[in-house]
Amino acid sequence: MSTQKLLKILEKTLPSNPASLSNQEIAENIAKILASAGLKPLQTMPSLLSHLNPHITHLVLSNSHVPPCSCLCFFNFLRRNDSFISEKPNLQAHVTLTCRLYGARKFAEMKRILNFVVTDDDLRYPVSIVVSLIEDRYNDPQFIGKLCDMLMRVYSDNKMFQEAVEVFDYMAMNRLEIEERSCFVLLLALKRSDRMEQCLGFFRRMLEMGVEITVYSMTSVIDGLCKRGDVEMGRALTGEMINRGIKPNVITYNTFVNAYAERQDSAGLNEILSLMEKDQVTYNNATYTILIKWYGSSGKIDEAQKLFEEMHKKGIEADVHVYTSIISWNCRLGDMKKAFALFDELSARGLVPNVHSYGALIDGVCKAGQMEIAEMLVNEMQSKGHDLNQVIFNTLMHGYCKRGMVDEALRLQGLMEKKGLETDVYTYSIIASGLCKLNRLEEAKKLLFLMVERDLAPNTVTFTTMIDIYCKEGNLVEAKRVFDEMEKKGDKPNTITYNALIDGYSKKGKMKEAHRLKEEMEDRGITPDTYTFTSLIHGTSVSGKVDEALKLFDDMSSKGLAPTVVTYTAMISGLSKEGRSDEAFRLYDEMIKLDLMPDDRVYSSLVSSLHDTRV
DNA sequence: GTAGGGTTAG
Repeated sequence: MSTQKLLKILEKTLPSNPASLSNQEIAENIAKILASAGLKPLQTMPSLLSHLNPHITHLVLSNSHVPPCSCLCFFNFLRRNDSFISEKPNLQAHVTLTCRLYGARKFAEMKRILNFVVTDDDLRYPVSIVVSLIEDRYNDPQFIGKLCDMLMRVYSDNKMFQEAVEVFDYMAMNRLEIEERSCFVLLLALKRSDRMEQCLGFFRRMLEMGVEITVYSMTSVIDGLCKRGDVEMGRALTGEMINRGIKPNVITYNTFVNAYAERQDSAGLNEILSLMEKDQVTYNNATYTILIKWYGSSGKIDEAQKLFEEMHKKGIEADVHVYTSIISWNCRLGDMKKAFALFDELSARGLVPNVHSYGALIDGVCKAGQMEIAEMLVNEMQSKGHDLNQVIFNTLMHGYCKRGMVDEALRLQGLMEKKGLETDVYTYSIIASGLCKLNRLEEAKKLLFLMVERDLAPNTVTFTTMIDIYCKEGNLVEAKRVFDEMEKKGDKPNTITYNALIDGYSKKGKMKEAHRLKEEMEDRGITPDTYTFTSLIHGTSVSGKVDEALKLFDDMSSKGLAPTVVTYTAMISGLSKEGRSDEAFRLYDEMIKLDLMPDDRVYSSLVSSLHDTRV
């Protein structure tokens, strides 16, 4: 456009007496400027907009001579420049623009504008107002449909679930066609926010209203139920949906396989697998990933490996998830050589290892105490473009703590914070227990207090670590107090939590209380393990009640729990103290046969037992 | 648009 022409418009826009211009005229002028020269003139001469009011804004935005893109620029400008332009776009302006964008099929932008509508404090109106304002002005059912769909998405994204449901209700009431895809977003958001009751309720409403359900919605709801532990309800829902003609697919089945694996229900798991076979649903990568974990977590690495090979034979190419899973389980079960071989194989097959794959391997070498190799892997990972994240940092810190190098872990924590990565519950628990192991109890406590100060919620692991610290200090009163606090907060104690307390009481010789705790945990369905028995045996044995300790020792074996070096040591030292040297030596032979390495304490006990008998 | 992979306590 020529400068002259533009000046002409500007003259009109800025008359000697602006008040003499009508809204209509001002809007026309702004529109002309926008259409011909864009935003620039308005930006450089904000006085052009000095008479702006909501009506003018609406007129400009709805002017069909102004292309939607220019409308958007204008709108963004008004939103941004609220310092010198008092006219911020109101609800109407948002709606008008939304409509223009719809016409131009600019859906992403449309969604962004609607996001302002539902999140801006100045714009928050009840759903009914928003929708009816739109409907009053634009009576295009297709547009209304699209808009409702987007509103449901935007409300769901912002966790404004009540509002999202209101949009649904509005659509139902006005007999607008409701697509499953719109509802799906809300179902997922509810599931992900742990609102399964609402999720299920909404799914029921969808069915009631005749929304055409597909396997997608069905599977999401089922997954939510399974994750909440309601596998049976999930199965029932599947049955109901089959009756309605919706068939579960491999993902639905995987959801159940995963749920049964998680609750260690092999009968349920096998039942699902045979249903899959009956339905001729073939396993995919996810199925194998879950099954590898299933076998791995029960120590059956050979079975896991067999499955992994089976999938190749069946012509299913393992993806990076499957590789990471099998690498991880080889690491956890101690076969680092195999883990590294698989890691090489992964790359050789043209797959790209990611942070998870490196994470599995790094954890493996960390647990084996090979921190030098861990550092090398980290370097390699970084050179491939994957930066360290929270999990990798935590893994490394755990590795260093395991080797007693807490100060190195603390250095990493500092580095982590400097990199802008958040230290989480894992970080604090790892370092606190590392400090605890070195008897740096004050520091460990301080760290956990700091964690709470930083508004990180302690979990069962954190509480257990705290209990352990107090027990090691001999402060059973505080230990018990933390235990009670944990229960009050709704965090369930587990075997390890009880063990920490029982060990605390046992070491103080308070065996009555220690035994009471063992009974309590059993009553609650929390199974005592080797550690529980070892603590009790130690306490009982050193307090001179060796026969009682021997009874516990037998109890333990009859429960299938293998005594450790520590258990034998406790037993042997108890027997030795009583001068029962024959029995002590018998246990010594037994532990040697079991390939358990006796430490110095065992020998000194045995020696002293001989000494005692001679006296 | 639904499922699956790496980190914590003795």
